[in-house]
Amino acid sequence: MTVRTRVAPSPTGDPHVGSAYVALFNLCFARQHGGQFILRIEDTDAVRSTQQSEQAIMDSLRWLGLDWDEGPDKGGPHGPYRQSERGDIYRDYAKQLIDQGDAFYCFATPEELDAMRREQMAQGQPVKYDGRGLNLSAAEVQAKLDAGEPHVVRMKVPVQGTCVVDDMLRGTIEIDWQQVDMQVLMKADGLPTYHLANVVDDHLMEISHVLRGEEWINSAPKHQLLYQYFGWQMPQLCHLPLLRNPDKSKLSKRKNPTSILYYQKMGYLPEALLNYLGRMGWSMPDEREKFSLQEMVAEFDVQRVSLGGPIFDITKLDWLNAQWIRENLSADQFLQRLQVWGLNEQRLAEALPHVQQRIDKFSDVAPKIAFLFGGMLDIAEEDFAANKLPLDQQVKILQFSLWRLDQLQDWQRDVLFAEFKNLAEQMEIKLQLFLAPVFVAIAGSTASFSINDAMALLGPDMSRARLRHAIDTLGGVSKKQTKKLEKEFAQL
RNA sequence: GUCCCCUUCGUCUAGUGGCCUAGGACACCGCCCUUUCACGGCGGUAACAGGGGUUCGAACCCCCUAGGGGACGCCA
Repeated sequence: MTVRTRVAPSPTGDPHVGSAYVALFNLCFARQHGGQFILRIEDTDAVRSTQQSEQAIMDSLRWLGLDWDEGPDKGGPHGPYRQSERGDIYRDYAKQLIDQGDAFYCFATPEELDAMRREQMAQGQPVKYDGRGLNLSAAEVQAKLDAGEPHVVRMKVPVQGTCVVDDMLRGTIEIDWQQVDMQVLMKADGLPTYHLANVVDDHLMEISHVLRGEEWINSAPKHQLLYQYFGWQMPQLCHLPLLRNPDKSKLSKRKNPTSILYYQKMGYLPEALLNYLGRMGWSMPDEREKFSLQEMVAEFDVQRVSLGGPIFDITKLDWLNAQWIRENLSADQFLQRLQVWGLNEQRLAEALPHVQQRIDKFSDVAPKIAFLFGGMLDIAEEDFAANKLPLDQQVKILQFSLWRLDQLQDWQRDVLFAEFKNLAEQMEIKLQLFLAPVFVAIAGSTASFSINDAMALLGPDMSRARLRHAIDTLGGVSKKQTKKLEKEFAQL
């Protein structure tokens, strides 16, 4: 048995807890059956997949203790795709489908398709490609190809009937072929889409089981069809429930800290975080709450996965982490783990240059840099009230800053400064006034050293979490307000 | 809008037709321990979304409704 998990690095490089969640279940399932657990990192998208973002996700999984096996092709986390010339093998497989008559060239422009979808949506029709590319004669297609017109390759889909997909947990799922789109397999840039790469890789890597997020259910018919076209055996599928925000929507960075790095920085033990993830949608047969990865593997039974989407609510994580700290660490280990976490000379050395000019005596140091080692700050509305701008404007500043920073890929002191300066100018607020609420949010007070340095030291996840915490402290932003602010933000 | 998935305390869950006047854990509240705060111990509040069937019997099986979520990209 060979089980794989695919993880997509995020464009900002934050390794997502959802990836670890799925990886954990794949690993447990594979190990429980004495099989191999393969990690496959997505790399068909150059924006998402940089060397750093791939490294970040691998490091995070290793930190959690989720180790993977080399694939049958020794492809490691990248599989056949990375080994080939970029896209080469996929081009061949796509060509095979075209020759078989199971796929075709499509020359429609994105704008053209956009208009088509809008119309379908307006008419209450299923939104999907209407097959216009199939109307071209072989000669017309050849002429366009010869002329070098940009094109994609799409798979054909049965016009009628029902596709039946098997799911290890949900039994059979029926989806009308009418609902299934003629998915693009090869993009205009010559790279394969996830769907093609996914099927080809899994086949070449001899994958027998795939546990993935529920979000993929609707794509299963396409994948199954591709396996049929190729005449390959399809792996068993299992769709896991999605981790949720407290408002029940799919766990997202905008509403929650989702980066594993954040939980690391907050000072959770990897054992505890993994334990907590293992309690999401799953339970031990004896209902024990605290267990190690080994224990989970020993008792794992995929049938014990419950299908309701669990809310990622850290209150219980806090309790679990406390249990691990109290029960599993000796005094020595406690000290050692704390140093590894961040109470060490290196972190001190990073922080001290910023306070040396601002203190009178050594006893002033700890209070000045304490915020760099803390989690969520103990701030209240009064802390913002001292600033000159009205509170609603301060909330706006914080929200806009947060949105701006969400996009940021390069978390550097100077980049941060440039972003703030730019945003302040666009909002037509003097930088000093503009930064006041940010200071309170990040450092707990306006009396602190450079906010850009502080944020660089804290890192993106903690900084974002604190901005969000500050917004909540000021009463939060309602859905209505959010819409209004989003509009305003877009116009900047 | 179209389709798919899901629905047990506030949260994570046990439960696969009788063991369920629904069990555990977190959180919350109370009491005990204690020079304080924690820890720990004991106790309490709190849930089968609603309606129809099937059955001697339904949290569990079927249907409908409602609610939630997801998918509908030349993203993954």
